[in-house]
Amino acid sequence: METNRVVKVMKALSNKNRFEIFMEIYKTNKQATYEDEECFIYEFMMKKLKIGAPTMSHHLKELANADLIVTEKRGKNIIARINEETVTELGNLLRLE
Amino acid sequence: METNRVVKVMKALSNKNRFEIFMEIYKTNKQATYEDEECFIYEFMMKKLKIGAPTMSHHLKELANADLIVTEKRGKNIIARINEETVTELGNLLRLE
DNA sequence: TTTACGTTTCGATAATTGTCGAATTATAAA
DNA sequence: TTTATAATTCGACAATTATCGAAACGTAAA
Repeated sequence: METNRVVKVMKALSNKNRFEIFMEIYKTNKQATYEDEECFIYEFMMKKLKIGAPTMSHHLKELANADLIVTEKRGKNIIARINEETVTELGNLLRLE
Repeated sequence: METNRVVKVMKALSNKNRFEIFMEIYKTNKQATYEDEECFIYEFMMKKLKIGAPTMSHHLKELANADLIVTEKRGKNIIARINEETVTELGNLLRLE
């Protein structure tokens, strides 16, 4: 993975709220979609984190922009899933042979 | 690894110059010290990165503070080595089973 | 014990980033 | 087709961070 890309991914995970969003997405779905909990992501923000909808939107965009997650609009809601490829790539990089 | 700690590590690696310093330390020594190239770290900065000594000092402190490297004063110079433990821990975390 | 050099600290500044409220867009339900 | 709700965009602001020059510090060599 090229330097600029690694740094971008690290930056995406270097904010606590964003990291928690990422982990929540991971916990709630392992490569699957939210299915019956489609609204989840934004609900999560309202409950656990103290951030508003615009901030949430911003964070999701950053995570998606770093290819850490993939988002999709389903009806009025957003569903998200982890992009395992990026996570694996990053994991390999840290396994500094 | 606890959330605040992960985020701190990510933050330490989320700046390009700092990441390159980290990688250079890794490349030049794998758990060993700089030995005959003790001045290396700061020389590296002068050559490859376009940053001054104060900035370099700051970056090294951040990396050390995140437990990603260990620094040691040897004479007038600073030697650094990777803290494999942290790197491994982070690698494991990304291996989101 | 001076001097020279590598490193750090300090204070300042510019750039980046996290956050918000208000307005806008998109979609689904009434 | 109006209305309600979910999400995004926009503009602004506060907080954080990367960087520097100048000054201070520590150590080794002269």
